[in-house]
Amino acid sequence: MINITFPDGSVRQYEAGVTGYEIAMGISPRLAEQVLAVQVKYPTEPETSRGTTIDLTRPITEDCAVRLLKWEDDEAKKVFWHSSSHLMAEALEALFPGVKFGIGPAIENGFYYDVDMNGRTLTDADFKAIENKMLELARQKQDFQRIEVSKADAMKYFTEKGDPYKQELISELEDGTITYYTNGQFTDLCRGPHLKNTEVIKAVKVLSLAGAYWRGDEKRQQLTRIYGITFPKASMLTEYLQVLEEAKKRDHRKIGKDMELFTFSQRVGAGLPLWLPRGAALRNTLQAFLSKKQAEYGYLPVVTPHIGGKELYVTSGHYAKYGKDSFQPIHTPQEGEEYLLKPMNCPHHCEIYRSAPRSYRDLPLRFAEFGTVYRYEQSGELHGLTRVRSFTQDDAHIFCRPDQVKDEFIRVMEIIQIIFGALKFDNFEAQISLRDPNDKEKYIGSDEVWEQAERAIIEACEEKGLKTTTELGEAAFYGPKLDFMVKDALGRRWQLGTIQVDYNLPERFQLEYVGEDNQKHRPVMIHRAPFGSMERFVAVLIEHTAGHFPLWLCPDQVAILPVSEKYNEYAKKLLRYYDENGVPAVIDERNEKIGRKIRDNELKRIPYMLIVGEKEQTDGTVSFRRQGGGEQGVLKFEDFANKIHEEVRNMTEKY
RNA sequence: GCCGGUGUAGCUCAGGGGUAGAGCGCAUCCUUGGUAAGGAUGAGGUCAUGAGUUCAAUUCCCAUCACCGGCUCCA
Repeated sequence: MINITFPDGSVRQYEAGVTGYEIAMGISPRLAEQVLAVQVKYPTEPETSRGTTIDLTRPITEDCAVRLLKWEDDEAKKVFWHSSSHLMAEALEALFPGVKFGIGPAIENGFYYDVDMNGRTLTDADFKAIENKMLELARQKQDFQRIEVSKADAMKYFTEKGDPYKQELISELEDGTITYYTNGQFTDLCRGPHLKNTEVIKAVKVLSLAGAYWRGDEKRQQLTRIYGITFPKASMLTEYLQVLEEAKKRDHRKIGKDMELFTFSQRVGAGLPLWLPRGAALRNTLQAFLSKKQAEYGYLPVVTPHIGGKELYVTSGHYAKYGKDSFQPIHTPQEGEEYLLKPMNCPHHCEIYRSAPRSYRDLPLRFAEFGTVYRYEQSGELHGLTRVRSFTQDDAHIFCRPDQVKDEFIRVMEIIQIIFGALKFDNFEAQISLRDPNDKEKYIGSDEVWEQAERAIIEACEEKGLKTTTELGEAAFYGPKLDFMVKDALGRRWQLGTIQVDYNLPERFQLEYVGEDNQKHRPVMIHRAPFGSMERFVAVLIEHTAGHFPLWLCPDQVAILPVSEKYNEYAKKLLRYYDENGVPAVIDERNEKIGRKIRDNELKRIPYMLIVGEKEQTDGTVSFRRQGGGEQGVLKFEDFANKIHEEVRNMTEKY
């Protein structure tokens, strides 16, 4: 007999070899229907471990804690989708004999399978057939059978089947650890775990196709990646597709067009955004807000050109590393000089540092610039405002003594927290990127210097109580960094703010300061950008707010709606007054009824609407409504301006 | 850059070998209104670009460009 502990702390005895399914059945048959997998945790496992998810049909032979996993548990969804990928593979094999398989994991939403279609091209016209076949096979109630095999047998099976990808995977596995899972006619090399049976898969959708390099290596075979998602209930699929549709409505590219914030032109070029007046207003407001904070934090604005001589980038090392993979040099017609579009502002700022001898008393020096940079991105990489070829960084470089790194780091984190706080970004992730300890060759700089910088970042995060994840091997080649990541409407993760410690450029540019000891010393450089870039930040801001910006950021804060044309003059007088008093307003003078004007302006996401008719004209007032909130009251038109000012102040000054 | 898809009016989209359509928007007129869609009339398109097949191409084929979903990349 063995002791099984349940999540509520209760302990029950079972025969050794009992399965998760039997345990569930013992509690209630209804539960057994809902349980998809089981999680076991042995007493020897550390406190922090969540245990291991296993098949419902695997025998449990020792004392352990058990969690029965239902659809609501993320681990169960993973199992469900992983099994669905096998089901899809089975369907593909039935429909397209000879297809070869790469890997087919579960992902955050659904699953994919990478396949070699053997020369055949798959298109979305094939989706329906795949879905139908999957449903047909699922209804056959196929059991997933786990089989342990020897390496030799596994190799033999996939050699005979003619699947080189599986052979490659097997060759890297250790004998004695290899398992198959079989469902119906399909057998796959797989560690599991899987569902007990395919019958719980009730709704199936093949979502999209993509090319994907075998093992993520662009030099190797490109496979066809088929994305899909499945659910235990048809209604869940409908709901999921609706959520996807809703998310598309928040897409910054769509809203940016709707709200006339930015556009692109084929003639200007791919990935080169054009900011329209409203977008430029929004962007300027953000920049003004940050500039003010930076002034408070001792930053010194500088301005540098958009190009720099080739030697500048040879010195910085960027030419050697990125020269060929970047926009190519610009040549002067007569002197044969070479210039590069600047891909970053740091080298220019280094030269500013060099423009005068520096004393330890001068440090830290913080040079700030909204610097527009140009980077060649592969054409397939461009994406709305989030991945572009020209963008403006809210850049600054801090030159400080080594002992000031941590303090400066903390001060930068404060600015980032102010920005994110003012904009109500609370669901960001902070990621510390450190060196790959097994591949130190990739990085510039000594061990000592790296360790010092990495420690400074980790300690600074601890002191500010920031929750972080740590990624080894994600550091830049010149130093460790802290990135702030935010998700867009479709759950794609984008890096926004960044702080990077750099020991490399000061070395390359031979930057110096005279210390207390009257000796020359090398400063440390910190790159930082709280927004990251104006483009990407605005994009993510749009998706977070669905275009309903906080009042202080709105390009148009107020729409003035005259009840009839008779009051257009009064409306225009208000418009002039608000213009002169810093309240951005627009007027709707169309020959339409007031109900119509309200409706149209509600849809434009303008926060306040002012209704003006005979009464208001006589009294010098406005009747105002809040977007989405209906009528609010009546105020003298001057008082309304004050109200807006106060509201804006409340939103920005506490930070 | 690679794989798959898309490109028709300002926007959303329908159509299809014989030189184009809807709704919304816009303009003009009627109406002059009180808190989420009043009515009528009208103007807008080299059907992304370039070659090809054809008596005839916006439609079919090819290439290019841009965009969309991924992969790889991201100083």
